[in-house]
Amino acid sequence: MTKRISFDLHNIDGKARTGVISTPRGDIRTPAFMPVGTAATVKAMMPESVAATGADILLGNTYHLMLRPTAERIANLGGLHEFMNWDKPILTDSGGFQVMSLSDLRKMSEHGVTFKSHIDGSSHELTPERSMEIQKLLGSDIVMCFDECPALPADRTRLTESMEMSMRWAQRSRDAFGDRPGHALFGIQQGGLEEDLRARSAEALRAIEFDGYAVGGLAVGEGQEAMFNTLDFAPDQLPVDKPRYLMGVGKPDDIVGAVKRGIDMMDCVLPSRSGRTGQIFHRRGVLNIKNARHADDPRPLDENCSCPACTNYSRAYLHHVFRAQEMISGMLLTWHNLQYFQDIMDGMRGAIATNSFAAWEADFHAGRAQGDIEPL
RNA sequence: GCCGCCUUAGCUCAGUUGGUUCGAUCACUGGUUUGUGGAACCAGGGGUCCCCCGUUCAAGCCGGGGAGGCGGUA
Repeated sequence: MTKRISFDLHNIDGKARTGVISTPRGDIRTPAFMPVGTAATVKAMMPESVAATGADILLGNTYHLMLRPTAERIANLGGLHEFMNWDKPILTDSGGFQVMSLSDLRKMSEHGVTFKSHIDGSSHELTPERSMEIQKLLGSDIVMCFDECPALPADRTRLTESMEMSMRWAQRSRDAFGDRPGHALFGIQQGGLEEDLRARSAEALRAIEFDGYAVGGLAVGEGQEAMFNTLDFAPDQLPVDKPRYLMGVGKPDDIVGAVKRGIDMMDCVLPSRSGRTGQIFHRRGVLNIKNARHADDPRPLDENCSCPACTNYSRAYLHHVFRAQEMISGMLLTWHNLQYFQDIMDGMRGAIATNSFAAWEADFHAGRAQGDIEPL
């Protein structure tokens, strides 16, 4: 019998938590950052390179994979892990986010959402039941409920109705998912920035019972202060003994602030997308490799970073290959950003384990407070 | 030598019947990116319209002369 996915909390420092999610495909050390591999690839990265950065788990995407190459084709080819050559855990988004981001191509109802494909205009339907089916076909280890993620700002009536429908969809997702040892189903809390709506959402999810709980509907336009204000209460409304996953976050300081407030898992496109577009995250802040000041700079991006971009190449070279639009640019810069994000996670896990998160956080902010990246 | 075409931003080129401040691509200088519709997007700087003379209320545009380039031809 396949063992069930479990979460062992090792230590709590303030509100920050560290532990391990055990799955048949390997352990996920928390707090965990999940690189995003939307279309069965973390763009510009080989899977073994993603693993080398320290990532224990990837995020894959129901909406994109159902359109191309289709979930059925991936299932026939042995599932997403086999297909993309990644044997560690995969969490799949349910398509809920695309309910928001593709808003001009969709029609919504209580039953579900009808989309027009952004690829060829063909019509497709996503419902809680279909989303569960697709994520099962993909072989996802951690399946997300199908929800609606409203863009902020949104008025209270809209947030309430949306949250209540997402909770009905959560029950339908739970029912459709069934009992699948070795695979987990996470519920998604909604309710915008409203404490009482978040509480009602959490209550509904706890009644259904999930293997983990996500804080959804944040990082969608509200800004960091509003997000942190919400994270001051939202994670506390969720069960202590299950993983808490903040969806779609974020920048390095967003991630640190979220962990501080009791979040265990996060994902974000930022390190990979920014890597492709020349924005580099770094212990001293952010730098844009396309800026002219790097053209003659023989130094590495960060002499303390272990990634190939930092150990083997100069800023001048990275500047050159970015401007020349050479493919190695996206590869090296993505690798660096993912390495930096994973280094942050590793630092936080170590600090929480030794009850020194506050000191670690002070160092993190002190490094960034040095402002300009130069001179090292 | 003669004939034709061309000369407008750093490059390659648009520019209507003569009528506000001559535009675009790339390049350049910056910025943005949060459960990827994204190797994307946004903004900015940059002009002796080859030169001179003329016509006109008004010339990148029309006329004359000159310079430079490309092609053809003897």
